Amino acid sequence: MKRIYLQRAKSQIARPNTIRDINKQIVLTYIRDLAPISRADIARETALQRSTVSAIVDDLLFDGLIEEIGTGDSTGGRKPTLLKIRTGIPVAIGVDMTPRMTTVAVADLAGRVLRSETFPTSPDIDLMSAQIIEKIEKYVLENKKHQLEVGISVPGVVDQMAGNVLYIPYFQWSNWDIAKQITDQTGLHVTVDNDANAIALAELWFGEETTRKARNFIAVWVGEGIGTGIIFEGQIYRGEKGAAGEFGHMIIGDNAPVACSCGSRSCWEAYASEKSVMARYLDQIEKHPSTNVDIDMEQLINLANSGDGEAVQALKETAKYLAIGISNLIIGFSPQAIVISGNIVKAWDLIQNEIETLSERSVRRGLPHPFIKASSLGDSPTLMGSLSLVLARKFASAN
Amino acid sequence: MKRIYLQRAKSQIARPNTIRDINKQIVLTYIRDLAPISRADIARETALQRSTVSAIVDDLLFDGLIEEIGTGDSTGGRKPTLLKIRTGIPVAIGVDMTPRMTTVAVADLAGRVLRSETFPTSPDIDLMSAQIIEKIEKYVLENKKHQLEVGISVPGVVDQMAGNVLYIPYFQWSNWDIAKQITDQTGLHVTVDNDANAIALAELWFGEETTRKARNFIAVWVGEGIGTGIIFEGQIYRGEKGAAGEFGHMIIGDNAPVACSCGSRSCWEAYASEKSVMARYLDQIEKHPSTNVDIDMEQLINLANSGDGEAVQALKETAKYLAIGISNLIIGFSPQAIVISGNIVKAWDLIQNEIETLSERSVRRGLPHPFIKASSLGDSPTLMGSLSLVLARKFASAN
DNA sequence: TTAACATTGTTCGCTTTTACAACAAACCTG
DNA sequence: CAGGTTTGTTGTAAAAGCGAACAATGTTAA
Repeated sequence: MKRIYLQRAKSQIARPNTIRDINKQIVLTYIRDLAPISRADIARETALQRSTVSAIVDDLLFDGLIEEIGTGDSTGGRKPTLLKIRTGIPVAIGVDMTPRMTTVAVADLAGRVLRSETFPTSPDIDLMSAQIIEKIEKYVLENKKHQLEVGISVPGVVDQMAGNVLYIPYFQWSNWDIAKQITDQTGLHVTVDNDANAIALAELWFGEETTRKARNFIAVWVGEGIGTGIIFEGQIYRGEKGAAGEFGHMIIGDNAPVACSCGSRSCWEAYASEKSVMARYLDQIEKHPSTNVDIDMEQLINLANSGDGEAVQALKETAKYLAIGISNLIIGFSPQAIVISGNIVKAWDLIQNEIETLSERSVRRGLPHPFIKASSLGDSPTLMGSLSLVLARKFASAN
Repeated sequence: MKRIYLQRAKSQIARPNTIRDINKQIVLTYIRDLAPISRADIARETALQRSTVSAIVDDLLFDGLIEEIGTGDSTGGRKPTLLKIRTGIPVAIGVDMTPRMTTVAVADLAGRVLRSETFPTSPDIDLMSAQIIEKIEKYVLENKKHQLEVGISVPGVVDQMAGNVLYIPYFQWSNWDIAKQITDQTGLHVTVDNDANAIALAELWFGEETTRKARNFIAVWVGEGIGTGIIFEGQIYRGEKGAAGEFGHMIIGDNAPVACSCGSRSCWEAYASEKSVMARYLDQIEKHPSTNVDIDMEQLINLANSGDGEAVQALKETAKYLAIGISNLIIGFSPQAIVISGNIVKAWDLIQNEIETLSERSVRRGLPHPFIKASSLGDSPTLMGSLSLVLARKFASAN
């Protein structure tokens, strides 16, 4: 009944079923965005025929990607049957590895986390692999009948196509074949990506409406370093071998307060990452001996938010340099939005002004001003990112 | 016989004829790249069926986009009928406006210039419009029976979608509606774009093989200023309102030798454009009073190429900063290639080393090194660009 | 209460397009 | 010159969307 053309084209040839693949995608996106929505409404929105929409909806129901949720209000005729993305059923396992903590979570098609577990990240590469696989296997056992897939976000360089982690600077791991290990042990499909890319994808799937609707935007992830994820025409732009998005190492001067992870004092990362905030703060309190010396980033932000002068100063100074990088990105890309995430956005009120004022310069006469905003993804954007990796694939390969 | 679905979808819905549109595109591209090529070869390359290729080829022959050029050698059976892009017939009028000179040329589908005329660019906006339209009308009269289109490359900011020139810094022209004027006068379709974008497109269509086959690359145009054209997935990336590609105004420091066209001394353009070369040269000869003072960029390059120390020094110093910007682009995009054009590449031997050495830093461990090369487009890459604008459209809208 | 109208979702015949298979044309080789 | 090969064409089946007709299910006004 369902015919599949196996022959693989070298270029991306359109087959008779390509047309359905494309439209299925579009219908699914409308259901995601406008749920609850009826078949007739989808037809109006997409300019597809009602009959065509019905056929596609049948497919999607059969695939278990969407569900009917009763009827809506009549507008003078038969009541519409409302559709939405199928929720409550575990489909995605997200692995979110950060330098300190690692989280493994299960979520449904709407990205709602159903269960999750967190444990300290270990510098022992084999132990980490084992722990991750153990949690995954547990979830697999609990949800045997569901078609689970795994998404992993790591703080490092990833060859997304080959599914290989090339390098993790924080632990200096090279060629970590975690994807292969998981697949070998559990048989599940695994998607790995860099944390900044994962965050960008999470913003596209779970961010604010203006971000979700944007075709082109950049996610800036401020942590120990600075990562950038580029969304171009609604897709992650990875460049050759997935090496794109390392704008953190963009040269913006030559006298940064700390050295970058690459050793240079010229990189944006050296001017505007959390490390640079800390360096500026410590430099300040050396001049004005004060109480606290041994604090971490979160504490510094709390200090700043409660009015500590040195902390505020350090953040504002950093914001200036953050703005320079953002300004460069805006002028080069003219994106619809720049979304910033990381601890630093907890002090958004303190830094927003600096950032917006300084990036004004990059907006050319008569041209549109992109939204510059703090992420709305909460405390673990990378976890949402790891889940998005799976959802993006599930929704894309509704083959 | 040929059914056209007029109804316009809000999103990009696939219709039954969408499939043909896509495949037509692909076949056309193969003919362009591998000409002369037979139907059977195309079928093998694309994994389309021979019968399908035949049908598409008939379409393309009917549209006048390709032509048969006799038969090729047999390999043990019937001789193949060879196909190639139809040449010798004027289809594109390119208008290449630079600060000093403007060229209007007619070319065929292969981008071969059949006739061209050059005249000095005037700061009088109305005179320019009139002169351009006059030349175009002449070509139209000479080629009444052919379906001509116009492509324009201008040194400024363009809203490509609206077909409006927003701003030309060199003459401080705002909202120059040259496209509308041409269309009103001649009825021809007009595509306008920024010079850097035009160059990028020209590299994609007429550049070296490695560039043409690259999906992602960046063209860097060094002139009075610096422009960048971004090719993402085989298409010009324009960003919001066509404002992307202004990496020339990327901040890379704070002590440039000249002010940027935007007034800042922090922009890449202020560090690495022709203006900065001249400034460095003049600064040099002030210290060591020498013969020539009143020279232009071309003369300076000639001096350098014949061994003049100060000129060489000015170029090498500039190359260092050119490399910083290129390095930033590589680290952010991980493109397959960076192609540099402008007068400065005439001294390629002098600057290549500086550029390659310094941009090494941007290549991360184990990642691919992009080609960094001088443009192979000759003296008027922008003219080729203006023609490419038309050809890209012609080949894309083989509706 | 009932008849007229409105909206939703489905069914069916038509068109476009590709795949596949068979075939004719043209050519090579022993 | 007979058999094998390659090329290009023709004819049929399957996939998918369109458009019109229709059934199901509402609302509304007489």
